[in-house]
Parts: sequence; structure tokens; C-alpha cells
Amino acid sequence: MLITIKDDFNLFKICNSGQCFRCPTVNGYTRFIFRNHILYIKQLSDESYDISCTEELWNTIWLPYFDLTRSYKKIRRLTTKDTFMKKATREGLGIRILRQDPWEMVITFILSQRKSIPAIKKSVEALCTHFGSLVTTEHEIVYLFPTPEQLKDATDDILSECGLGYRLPYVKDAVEQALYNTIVTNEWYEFDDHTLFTMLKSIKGVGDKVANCIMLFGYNRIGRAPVDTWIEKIINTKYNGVDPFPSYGDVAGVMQQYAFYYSLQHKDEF
DNA sequence: CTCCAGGGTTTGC
DNA sequence: GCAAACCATGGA
Repeated sequence: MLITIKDDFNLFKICNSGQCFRCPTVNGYTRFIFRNHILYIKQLSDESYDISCTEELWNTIWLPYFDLTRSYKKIRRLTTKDTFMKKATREGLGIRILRQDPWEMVITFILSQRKSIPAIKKSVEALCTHFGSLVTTEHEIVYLFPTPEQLKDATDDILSECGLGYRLPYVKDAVEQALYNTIVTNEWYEFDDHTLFTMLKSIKGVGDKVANCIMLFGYNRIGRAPVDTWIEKIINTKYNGVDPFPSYGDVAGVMQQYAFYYSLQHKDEF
């Protein structure tokens, strides 16, 4: 069915901004997965898109997934006097912060440490094909992200095939804690930022950066601005070592994502 | 072959 | 409290 999206929305940039790692183009459509829901979406013209789901599912699942109730146009206007961020928002126009599944974010960003984006993609994909549920769609065969139950009996040998490396015990521990319902329960959605941050960091292999990524991409806490190697380079080369993101307050995470995307597109500047 | 990747934990001071 | 060592693997 056809829908209209009027706010910032660029499928390519959303998929290449380092927040989701398995959103390929299939038969001209971009594929997104949220838990057991699969969406194929294709831009037809400026504001017109073809989607594979019903209107009800679009409204209940995908509208919040793409954070479409928030105006990113307004957020982009908050860059007064910040010349670098003005450039970054221009470069990243169309990026949105996805509201992804927290469990998937925990495992994905535990994996992400000291890996390149292509390596993260390969590792996450391997986890899905080895342990996730198989779904046949109109376009392809897809594997969902594995649940804690599906990862429960995984052997070290097969997990190692997913390229987990030294992060393997972290993943196994997270699976164990999720099975006993001590991490990433539904109650965690209600926690305030500080509590959520503390709870996430209690998971082995989750430090400041990964906790902020989980909060930003899994809990839509758009005030969180993860500082990784690229953001650190930006702070040092563009801001003389002074972190500019706290000054953006409750939308710092969106600015961070614009800046991160910019750095990926202009690696030679850093 | 080397170097580094959307870092975190452990150890030593 | 902080800095340094160490971590396993793949892509460039």
C-alpha cells in the first residue's frame, strides 16, 4: 500500500548510519525487521512510499519504529553558531533514530566493540541464520534475530562461527540473565535515563558507549550521545577537545548520529 | 604483512 | 581515582 511521509526520511542514510546492521535492499525494497515483523519499503517519489504491510501494522509497529511522531526538521534547526553541526545535519538530512528491539541492541552492540561495521554485519547475520526463526516472505527467506531461548543451548563451537571472538562469554552471560528475566524486561522501558544506564552497565561487556547505544537505538532515549572512536576524533579535530553534545540536551543523540554519519562520509577530514 | 575496528575489563599504581 | 595492558577476529 502507499503512504506519505513528510518529515526527514532517507532510507539509504538510515541504513548506513551505523544503528542497524541488517537492512539490505531486496528487489528494490529496503527491508527492516522488528522482532517478528518484517517490512519492505520503497520510495516512489518525494514523499510517497510503497510498503508491504497493512495500515494497522504501519501505525502500530512501524510509525514508532521510525520515530515518525517526532519532527526531525525542528531538531535540525537547533544548530545555530555550530558550523560543523550545520554541515553534519545537511549531510545527514533524512536520518532518523530507529526504535529497535532492546534485546537485539544489547547483543548487537556488545558484539560491536572493536569491530568494523562490515564485521558487525557479518557477525549479526551469522547469529540470525544459525539460531533465529526462519520466515518466508514474498521476496526471500529471512531469519529473525534469535531470542534468549533460541540462544540458550548454543555451543561454543557454533557461537564461535559467528565471529564473537573474546565477546563470547559476554553474550552467553547476557543470554543467561535474559532467560532468568533479570535484564531487558518490559519494566526497563519505564526506567528513567539514569536508572536504565546503570542497569545496562551491569551487563558484562556493556560499558558507557554500548549502554548509550542501547539507550539511543533501543529505548529511543535521544538525549544519549555515545562517544566512540569517530565521535572522539570529531571532538578533538572540530571542537578542540571539548565535547559539544551535552549542549544539545535532550536531542544530543540525534546530533551525535548526524555527526557520526558525517565522519563516515568524510573519513579524510579526521 | 601490518594496522585498526561504533570498547570493556582487569591490573597496577 | 587513573592509565596501561590485554582481549579474538576480520576487513582494509
